[in-house]
Amino acid sequence: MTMARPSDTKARIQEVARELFLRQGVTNTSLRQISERLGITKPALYYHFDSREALLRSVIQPLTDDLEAFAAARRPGPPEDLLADYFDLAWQHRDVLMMIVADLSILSELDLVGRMLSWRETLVTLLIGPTAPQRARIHATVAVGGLSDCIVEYAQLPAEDVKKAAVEAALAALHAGS
Amino acid sequence: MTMARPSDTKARIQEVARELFLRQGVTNTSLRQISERLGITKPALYYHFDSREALLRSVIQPLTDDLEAFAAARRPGPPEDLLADYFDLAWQHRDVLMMIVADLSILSELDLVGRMLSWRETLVTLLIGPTAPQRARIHATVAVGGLSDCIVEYAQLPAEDVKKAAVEAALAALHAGS
DNA sequence: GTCTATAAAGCGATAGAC
DNA sequence: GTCTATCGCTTTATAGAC
Repeated sequence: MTMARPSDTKARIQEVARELFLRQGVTNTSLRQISERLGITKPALYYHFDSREALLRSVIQPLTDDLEAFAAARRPGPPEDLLADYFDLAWQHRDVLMMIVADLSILSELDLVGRMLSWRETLVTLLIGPTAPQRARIHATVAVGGLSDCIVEYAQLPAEDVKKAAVEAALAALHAGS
Repeated sequence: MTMARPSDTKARIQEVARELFLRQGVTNTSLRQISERLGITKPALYYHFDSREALLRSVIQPLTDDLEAFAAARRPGPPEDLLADYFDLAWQHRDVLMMIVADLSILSELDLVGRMLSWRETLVTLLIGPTAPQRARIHATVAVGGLSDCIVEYAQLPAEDVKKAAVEAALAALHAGS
């Protein structure tokens, strides 16, 4: 039978996929599991997505789109603003972010390694400038890496509490010994 | 034909496995690939290891053993000593560490999630004490998380350079705003 | 200790009916 | 839009010869 709003199924597939990808890893989640959870059969998925990879890509896209926009639009400014805005972006997409962190091999699978490194590079350059010495780069890595870890580790806590403490610690790491 | 030192093969299997696990991910590495690289057949692996999981476990064990010993033997002390010693331990096992970070799903596969969280908990408690408020815990997470990120990101650089800058940034994060 | 051969299962994907 | 049926492939693992 035909559903009232056909494209609802597509969104429900993405929902279930995101949940299973997050809970048990992308590599360990099969199309059969996704379809069974939805009460449909595996081939039915192929009406909505060309391939398993296309489904995965569509789940990640909201994050990559926002990262792309962030890296493109950002101008140098106070580090605390940069770190705070980056925190907000990452916090908003923390589910997808945890999904990726738990299974980094999907980045190479989707040819996203280069873009990810480039975004991180952009953020670090905005924080410490293009000519900073290696020591400052390492400080920035502790700052950005530690901030990201907090998003994954404290995903269940109130955003504002985590943000305040994490950003102030990241700022301190950034300016360590100066 | 029989080899001169039979148990050499076991060590060579572990070497090749560690290299392939690191380069292309644990989940994406099959026993067929490992055996082909060694010039033997897949069933031959089963003479040396009971299962694929046993092989993976044996590759990770040097790290888990050292972490266990670290958590068991450590007493509270200056944070900079704790962070420096933790850096040394992690740096020594950075290959296996990168392997795990690239594919965190193996932690649950090997039922290691609980132990990993427990080690991290031990380290954080050694750093800030058992009764510290949430804000201090988040600072410690930035410190420990950022430090770990540096080991993975700067694995190719001289250990002493990375250690000095990473530990001083982690220390600053730990004491942020105090 | 290593081989050939094979079992048993799961995967992504497609064909074609309805 | 969803179904049944199936193809082609890969995986872990075992049996038994040498």
